[in-house]
Parts: sequence; structure tokens; C-alpha cells
Amino acid sequence: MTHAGLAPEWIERLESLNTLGDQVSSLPSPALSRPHLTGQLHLIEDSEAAEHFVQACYESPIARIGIDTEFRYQEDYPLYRKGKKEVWDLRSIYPFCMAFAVVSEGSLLQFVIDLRVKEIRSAVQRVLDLPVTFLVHFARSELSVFWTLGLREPEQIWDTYVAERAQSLGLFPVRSPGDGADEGAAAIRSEEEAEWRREHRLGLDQVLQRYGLVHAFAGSKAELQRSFLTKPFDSRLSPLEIEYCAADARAVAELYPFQRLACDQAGITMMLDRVVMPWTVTATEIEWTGVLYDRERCQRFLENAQRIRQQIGDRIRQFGIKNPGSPNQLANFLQTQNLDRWFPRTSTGRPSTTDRVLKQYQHLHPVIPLIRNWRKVRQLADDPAVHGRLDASDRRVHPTLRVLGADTGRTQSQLPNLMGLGRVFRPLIRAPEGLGIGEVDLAQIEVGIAAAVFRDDHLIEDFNQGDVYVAMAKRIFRDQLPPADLDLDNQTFRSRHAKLRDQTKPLVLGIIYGQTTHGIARDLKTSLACAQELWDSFRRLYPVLCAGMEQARWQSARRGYAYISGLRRFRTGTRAASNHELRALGNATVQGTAALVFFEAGNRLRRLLRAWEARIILPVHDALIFEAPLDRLERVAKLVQTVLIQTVQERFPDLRPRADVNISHPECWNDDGKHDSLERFLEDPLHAT
DNA sequence: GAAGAGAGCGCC
DNA sequence: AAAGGGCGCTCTCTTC
Repeated sequence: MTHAGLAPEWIERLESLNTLGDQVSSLPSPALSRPHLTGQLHLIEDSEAAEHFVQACYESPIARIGIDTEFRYQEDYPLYRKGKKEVWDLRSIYPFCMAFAVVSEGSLLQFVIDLRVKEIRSAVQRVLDLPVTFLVHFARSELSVFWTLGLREPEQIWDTYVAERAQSLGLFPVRSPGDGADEGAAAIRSEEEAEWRREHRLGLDQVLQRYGLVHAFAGSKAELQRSFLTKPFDSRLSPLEIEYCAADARAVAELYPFQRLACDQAGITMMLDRVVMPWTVTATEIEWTGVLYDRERCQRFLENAQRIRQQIGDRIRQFGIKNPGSPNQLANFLQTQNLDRWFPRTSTGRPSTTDRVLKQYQHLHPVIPLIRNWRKVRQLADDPAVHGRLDASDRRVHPTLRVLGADTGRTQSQLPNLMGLGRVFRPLIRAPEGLGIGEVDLAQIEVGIAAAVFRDDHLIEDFNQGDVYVAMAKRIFRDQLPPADLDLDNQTFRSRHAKLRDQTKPLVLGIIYGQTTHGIARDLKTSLACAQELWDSFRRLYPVLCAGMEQARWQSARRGYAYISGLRRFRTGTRAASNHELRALGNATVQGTAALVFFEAGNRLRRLLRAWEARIILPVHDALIFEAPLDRLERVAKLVQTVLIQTVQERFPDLRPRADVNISHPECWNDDGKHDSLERFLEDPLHAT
């Protein structure tokens, strides 16, 4: 070898140069005639045609490019199906074709590329590398196809699905509070309607219809899409299939200017461009990465949980309760034993048996603690992810991250809902060989955001102390504390006055979310008078915040939407807002703004982590979980911490946020270093949680 | 037998 | 009359 003595990466580089040589030519080829290209659909199946495609794209002035892909999965069936919910193997995508609708000076160039022809993929890459806006409807499909083929995604992507969702935040609530009494049948009907519209209104055909545009395959869209799922791998693309693919690409390209105008009118374009669209790519990359479940641990857990459940269940049945999971049977039991006198009632009138209630009254009867235990153990019994049914072909689990899933703008996780995985169960997720899992979370960020958004200097000051609840407790309980203790550092104060500090937390969160004194009294287990006193002192200490939030709720109600930085959460009508709605509007500003800052940090880290061969595996509202090579874990954690803090400070320069790093047991995901929480849970389910 | 409502519990 | 916001998911129970 002539490369002797060279570093391996140089040898690799030289060799790749050699193979590139014949592709690189600096001589201009004859210019293409654009009029000749427009008005017809070009199917690209060989290298020569691909070169024409590239040339046309590079020599035309481009306004934007709409794209769409058609693909199927290696298997004919999903990994998992339950009711309407399906999970397909994200890592077994088999792409058929990709359509490009290139808008150039009012004319349209249309190409459909057969992606099964390997030699023309580099041509696709060159077009994707163009610094123009690419339009897609529901970017997950296109991004997954790019990454399956080893292609880089375009730099500028606008997802028409996400843009449409951004315009409807708040309009189709997932849960509406049970105040149906004053609305009657109309409310029920509109609720059903809302449900249906929430499900379907974001489909491309529905969206186009709302903008007065027509989709060429309006009626048969779903059917055609479905047909690709079982299309034989090597079969030719039919003219209909080619037309259909091109029609979707054309549709998003046509939709874009109208949709963008609508976003402008809603005042959300800037935030979409700057944060939400990049976050869509980031979230999709996180999905693509997925997480690794520890199969042995899952197995051990399921076996033990099953056994423990059986044992507790048997003891419960001795008291005459046949099904320990039945709230009805438990309520009946309590009623026949005359134990339910003090119990709060559910909306159906029977005694409520939530864990909080059961905990309060567990001394009344020995069956109550047993029930509590049984419920705890039941938790993950039928989780498809724990059973291994969601493992994709890369042996990892890829949750669905729904960007703007919540009406506040938050991202939601589905199948599995990894963000909602119980803290004690987190060690079910492990790091692959050679890598470690780390977590960095922004401490108490919503309090800081509330302080900054409403510009309450006192709260900002307290937040900047490092532990806002300690700083607050020192103020609220000033009269009860020895003067010297007011100077204690956070850690010491926290351990010495744990009770005061822990009282402050639900108090401030409650107040920010609009809790009443009744609720505070219930949560803190104090008298109403005492809660009122706490509430008053909070109001005296942070008058700017309290007044600001109060005003913002009313202004939002009158205006028709709450601001979420540059996004908006809309109201459904103009009638007087209920208390619940007022609270939701106020909350959206804080929760959503925190989410957007967090997205920005995630976007930066997506790129920054690449150099460290690290990657985000999960966002949890204010925490990022990542995998990194073990020998770099500490430095990567530091980077994540720095970026999270910096991003918050760029948006809110007055804040000095804190970000906590957890890398003490990188072999698995865990809550604050508790790597053996699962084993402890099995030993004593009630006390481990 | 499927589908939906309600309750309950998990997360932030 | 209840009494803090945002969610996903599973189970029970009821209904068609």
C-alpha cells in the first residue's frame, strides 16, 4: 500500500477522493431549457436523468421545494396494534420514491425519483443540500426516509402539519372539565365534533380544503397511502402511484404561501421558523434514535411483579373483594363496612378511592394498605414496551414524539409514554455497551420563567439564589425563623428546615397555576385560615407577579388567546371565560414559554452533540436525557448543562438558572442516581415510591 | 366483541 | 359545586 505510515482517517479520506473523482467535473454542461422541463412530470430512474434533475434544480432560481415520499415497511404488519393504535417498525422503512415539486419563478418543475436505484441517491443528496425551503406535511416520514438511505436532511424545513397544529393550539382540547351542566346537548355535540376534528383536521387533504385548495386525490388519499404498505418491493411504480406522490409534493408547495400568510396573521411565523420547525427535526431525530430497554431487567421485573401481585391479591380476596382493581367493589366494601363516612365522593356519588384518600384513611381497615400496594405493583403489568413488543429491528424502542401535542405547546410522548414512565421504573432503560446515560434538568424553571415573563424583580432575585423555594421560605416564614438561619446556605437550610421548604414548593406552583386557598389547604394539610395566610404573604412578597398573572388571564380571555412567547393558545369562543379556562390561559404562558426555551436548547444540542458522538434520547419537558461514550460522558454533561443555561439566559438575560447533572450511574436511566430503585420497589412497593 | 366513559395513576 | 395547569395509558364498567 502506498498509504503506509498515514493515519487511518487520512487513508480513508484519500480513498474516498479517488472514488469521487469521476463524479466531480468543473466543465459546464449545456444549459437546460426550463420551459421544456415545466408542465410535465419527470420520472428519474437512471443516472443520466438524475444529472438532469440536479442540473435543473441548481440552474433554476428557486422559491421553494415541496417534497413527499412513498414507502412501506419490511413487514406487512405493525409491531403492535391495539384498537386504532399501531406502531410500525421505524427502523425497517423501505422507500419507494420521492417527489420534488420545485417552484421556480411561477412555474413548476416536477420530479419523482425512484429511490430503489442506488446510483441516483447522491443526486438526491445534492438537491437536498440546496439552501432553499423544503416543504413537507408531517416531516417524520420524509426524515425517516432520508435517514434510512443515509441522506442528510435539508437545512431549512417547514412542516405544514406542525404549522397547522400551531394555529389550533387550544381549539380542540383533549380534556374539557366536567362543567357540562350549563351547556347541555350542544356541549356534548361540540365535544364529539371536537374529538373528530382533532383527529382528522390536520391531514393534508383536510388542510388543503380549508385553504380552498384541491388535492388531486382528495377522495382516495388514505386508500392510496395504504396500498404502499403492501406493495411488492421490486414492483414498478404505477402511473397512478407516481402521480399521487407528485400530487402531495405539489400540494404542500402550493399550500405554503397561503399557510404562511395565515401564520403571519396569527402572529406566530417567527417562532415557527426560529424554534418550532427546527424542533420538529430534533424531536424526529430523537424518535429515530430511540431508547434501549434492559430486557433481562424487564423480564425479572415482570416475573416478580406477577408473583407479588398474586400474593397481595390473595390476601385482598380473603376480605371478600374479588377484583382488587375494581374501584366499584372497593367502594361497595367500604360502604358495607360503614367506613366511607369521611371519604370524598367521585362525580358518580360513590366514595373516591384515589391513593391520596386511601393513604389518609388506611388505618381504618387492613385491606386498604393492601389495595394501595396492589395498585402500585400493577402499574407496568401490561406495558407493551416492557413486554418487548415495541422493540424495533435495531432492538430499540422508538416512542412517538408529538410536537405541539399539548395545547401549551409542549411535546408529548406516545407508545410508550416515556416522559410519564414512573421514576422508580426508569432503570428499565439502559445504556448500550460503551455508552452511558446522563440527564441534565433545568431546576425550577417554570418559576423562573413566570418571574421573568411578568418581570417580578423580587421573584427573579429569589430564583437567582439557586433554590427558589429556600429563598422563598426564608421570606414567607421570616418571623418563625431564628435570625441566624436566614443566612444559611441552600443546602443547610434545606436539611434543617425541610418542612418549611417543602411547604413552599406546592404553594408557589399552586399559585402560579391558579390554585385557590381551598386547594392549598388540602395539599398542605393545613387549615383554610392558615392557607389564606400563606397565600396573602405570597401576594405581599411578589405583588408584581400576582397582579401580572391576574391581568394576563383576563386580557387573554378578552383578546381571544394567551401568548406563549411568539406562539398563541387560542380560545374557542368569546363568551365569558370559566375559572378553569382563565387558569389554563395563565398556565399556557408559563408552561409553553418554558417549553419553547427548552426546544431551542435541544435544537442547539442536536448539532453540538454530534462532535462528541453523543445524542439526545429523550426530552422530558425541562430535562434532557442523552447517551454518550463513557469516557466523554462528563464533558458531554457539562456541555448540555452549559447550553441549557445559556439558552435560558439568551431569552431571559436577568435569570441565573440552575441545571442539575445526573451521571452518577450511567449504566441506566435513573432518578437522581437511584439505579436500584426497581429492585427496592419489588422489596417494598409502597415505600419505594 | 368493540368502543366509550370514568376513575385512577404516572410524569412535568 | 369544587376548589392548580398540561398530558398518556390501563383498567373497569357500561352500552351498543
